[in-house]
Amino acid sequence: MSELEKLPKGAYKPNETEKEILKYWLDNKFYSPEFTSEETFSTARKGENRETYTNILPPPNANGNLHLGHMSGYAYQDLMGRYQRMRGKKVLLLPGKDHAGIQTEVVFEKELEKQGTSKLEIGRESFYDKCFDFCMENGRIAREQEQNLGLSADFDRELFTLDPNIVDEVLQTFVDMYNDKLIYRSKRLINWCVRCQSALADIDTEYKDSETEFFYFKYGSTSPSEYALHVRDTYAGKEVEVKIERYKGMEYTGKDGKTIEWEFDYYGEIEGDINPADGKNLDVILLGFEEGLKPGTVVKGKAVGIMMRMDGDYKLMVINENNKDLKMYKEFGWHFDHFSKYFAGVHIREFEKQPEDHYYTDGVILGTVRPETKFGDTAIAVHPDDKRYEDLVGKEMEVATLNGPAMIKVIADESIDPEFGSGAMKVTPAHAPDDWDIAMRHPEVMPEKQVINFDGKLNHLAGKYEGMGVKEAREAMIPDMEKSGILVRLDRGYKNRIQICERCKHQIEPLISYQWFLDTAPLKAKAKQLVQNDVTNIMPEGKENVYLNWMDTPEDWCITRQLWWGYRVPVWYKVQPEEYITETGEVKEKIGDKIIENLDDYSDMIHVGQESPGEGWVQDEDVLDTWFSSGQWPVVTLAANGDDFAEFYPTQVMETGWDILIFWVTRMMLLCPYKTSKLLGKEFDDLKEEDIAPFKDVYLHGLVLDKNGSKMSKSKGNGIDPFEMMQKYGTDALRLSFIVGNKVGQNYRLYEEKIQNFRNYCNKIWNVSKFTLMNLEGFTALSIERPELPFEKEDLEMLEHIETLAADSTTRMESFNFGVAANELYESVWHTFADIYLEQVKQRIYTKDRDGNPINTSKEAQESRKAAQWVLWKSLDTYLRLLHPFIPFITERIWKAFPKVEGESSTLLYAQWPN
RNA sequence: GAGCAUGUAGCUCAACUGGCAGAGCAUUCGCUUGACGUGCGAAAGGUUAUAGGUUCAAGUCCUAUCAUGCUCACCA
Repeated sequence: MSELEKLPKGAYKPNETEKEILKYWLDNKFYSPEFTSEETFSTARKGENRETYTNILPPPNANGNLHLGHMSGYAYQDLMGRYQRMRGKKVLLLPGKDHAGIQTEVVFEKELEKQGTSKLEIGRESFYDKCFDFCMENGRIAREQEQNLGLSADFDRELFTLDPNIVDEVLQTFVDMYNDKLIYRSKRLINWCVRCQSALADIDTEYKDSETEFFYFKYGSTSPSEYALHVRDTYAGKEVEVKIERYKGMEYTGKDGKTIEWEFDYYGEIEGDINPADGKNLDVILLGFEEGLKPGTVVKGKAVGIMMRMDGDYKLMVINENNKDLKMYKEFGWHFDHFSKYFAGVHIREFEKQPEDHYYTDGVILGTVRPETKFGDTAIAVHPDDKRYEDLVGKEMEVATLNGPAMIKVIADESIDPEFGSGAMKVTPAHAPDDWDIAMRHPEVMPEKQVINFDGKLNHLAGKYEGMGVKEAREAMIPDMEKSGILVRLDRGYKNRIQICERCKHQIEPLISYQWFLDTAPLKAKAKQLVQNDVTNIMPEGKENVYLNWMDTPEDWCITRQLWWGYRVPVWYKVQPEEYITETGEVKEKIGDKIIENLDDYSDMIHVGQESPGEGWVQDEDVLDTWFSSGQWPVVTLAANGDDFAEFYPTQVMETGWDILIFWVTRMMLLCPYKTSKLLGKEFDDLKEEDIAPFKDVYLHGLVLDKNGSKMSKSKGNGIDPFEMMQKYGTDALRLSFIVGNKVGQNYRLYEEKIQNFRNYCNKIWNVSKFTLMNLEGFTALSIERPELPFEKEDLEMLEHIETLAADSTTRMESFNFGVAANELYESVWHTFADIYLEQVKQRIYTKDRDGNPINTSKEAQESRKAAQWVLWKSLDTYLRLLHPFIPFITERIWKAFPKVEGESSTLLYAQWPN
């Protein structure tokens, strides 16, 4: 009799037990799907054909320690795996580690800094090697921690994303996609992180609320316009138009004695109002304004006011009903900014309702938060239906800039919101995503003018601001613009959001650059379909919309990064391409002497393939986006290992945190079907959806929060160290604390008291088991079927309870209701079995009284005792099986000591799940 | 702007397809009963966010509102 066959006295001691049990599992290679047993009741019986169950585990980043989040994921993945093993499946939980491109590069750069060196100092090759070693060491520690958690993954199969086999597969995908014209090199607006010195995909950036200045510029026309003033708007449901011709008609003598002629050309219609000029129903109320009234008061039909610009200043002109003449009412010598708040533009407006300022002059006023990009403006865009600017569309106007006059085109585009600001927007294709999109629709506004360099500083196009950083330049420009009159207004405290680098939190600079892109449209269509057709099922259901929504967002995925850590792009050039900015601000690429004008220009200059085409060719300097490889992880891990792909793909479950649904799950759904079709050598569309979907179910667990519901983080210091908890309360207790009462996709709070409570629970199981085993003395009637014995009412109730419990548990497990399953087990063991049934049978099961005298000696009593014993045995047997996926260590330990029927699996891993 | 989730005892959370609102922690009282004080027994604690509706029956389904959190898009 080995030591393990007895349960030692005293409280449950997890640390020693876990060590023994872990060794037992690892030594016997139970985690391998290839494990088989001779035992009759083992679910891995030799020779039996078993269905596979595969879960490719999300590989943690190999640049740091595992945290609570990883551990909770493992708890779920492992419980599913253990459950499926007990259901008779051939289970593969495949572990891995991720090189985590940019993140690791940032982390390791800091590491080098600590060592007093830098990546530039040690060079690319050495950086790569050292970073590789760094990841290997982290990976080793992580593996140990995973094993200590009881994760029953096949560690012999563990892979790292930069393992040669994996690299081959991933790069081959790049090559295939290039040949299929899904991947292409192109010049586009990209997110540029000035600190990381790399392009980033949209998803690698996030937004931060910010307060900034909002600048209004006057793009006044210097070319003669037909009208001095031209206004359109609606008033009282009617369209109103006023044009005032320049230098014609009426006369006005200004203070300075100068005489200017003016004439009303036309002034609209408002029903019910009389035109004072001719008494007809034709009039316009421009401004309710009358001598003696406060500015801003609307007096309909009584007075007409027009604000106009004369002699470079703004004047208000008024008609009143008694005076048919237009006369100068008042001169406004002060700043536009000041009086515009009273008049809100020149046309009719209900001031209380719409206090927004609108400016109409013979030019255009527009707003921006980034005046420093003004040097890169190539157009002004307005909405096509916006009558205010109708006459300007298609024309080119001369505008004043800080670097002197410049010509600028006016275009009409549907994307412009006429309600926002003045309804006119400056178009800067090189420095704003929307502007780039507009430029793509209006080739006439190209080429771009890129005024910011990759180092984040303004270039030669910025004139005297050249060499300044973005912020610095903005500060410097404000007084200059004010002085020149270009800046007509400046609002502070404007709220917007700035785009920042997800990793280093530096502000993103949208720039134009030549990069490699992946056309996601066809892949997204497929990925969307797979979920819509329920081939892949996302849990919780609510997240399905998030997924579908994302699949509807068009994207040219920039997959190249200007980093050293990762997969080097499998592209070779005759000469390394060189990107530069021309005199006029155009971004161009040169390969040798050849300037790239369009995609075809590349054809004889580059070679796409894993191997160099020969002497003199140089490899692309860039590396691939880490999500490009992670997105293929479920396929390439299996493909990299012999027949695994054929046997274990597609997989059953993807278990991960909901926070990386968009980052990772979506990418896998994009890339895996494509890669699968390549591996099977068939066309994408010729394959059944079931065969290309990388997994059937996506289970997204919630995030672990602290006691107050906030995210755990190193900086807040509110994190719980999972390894300390395992040490203190046992691994099983920690695992339960991730599961019990938690729902899919729901964040949950974790704190020490909770874990402590589950430690208590494990101890309860321990004691219940000790009690049961010590009272099974002389018990030999081992049979799985209920024997003929004089069962009492309490026995039958217990048996019925345990049967219902088992059936319920199965339902819960099948429907991914792990939290409920664990909770019911908790209740049942503690309150039904321990508190009620055990107390009920005590008097029947004891063989001695308190004084040590024999009791229950009659034949009848003995039979009753046997009945109770069988129920105890059966109950504990069932509990151990049902509990095993949740708390593997303690259950396996008790199972060792538990009397089993002939041919029973000696390890609980392969014991049959009660049905 | 679009979408999702959540709101239940003092706190943290359960309640599968509608079917007697439950646990843990905390509180109060009582127990060294031969597995267990990391325990046992008992008590107290609720108009299930609000207002309507459907139903024999609503925490659960429908409508509206409020509050909190999140995601996506836009923000010139």
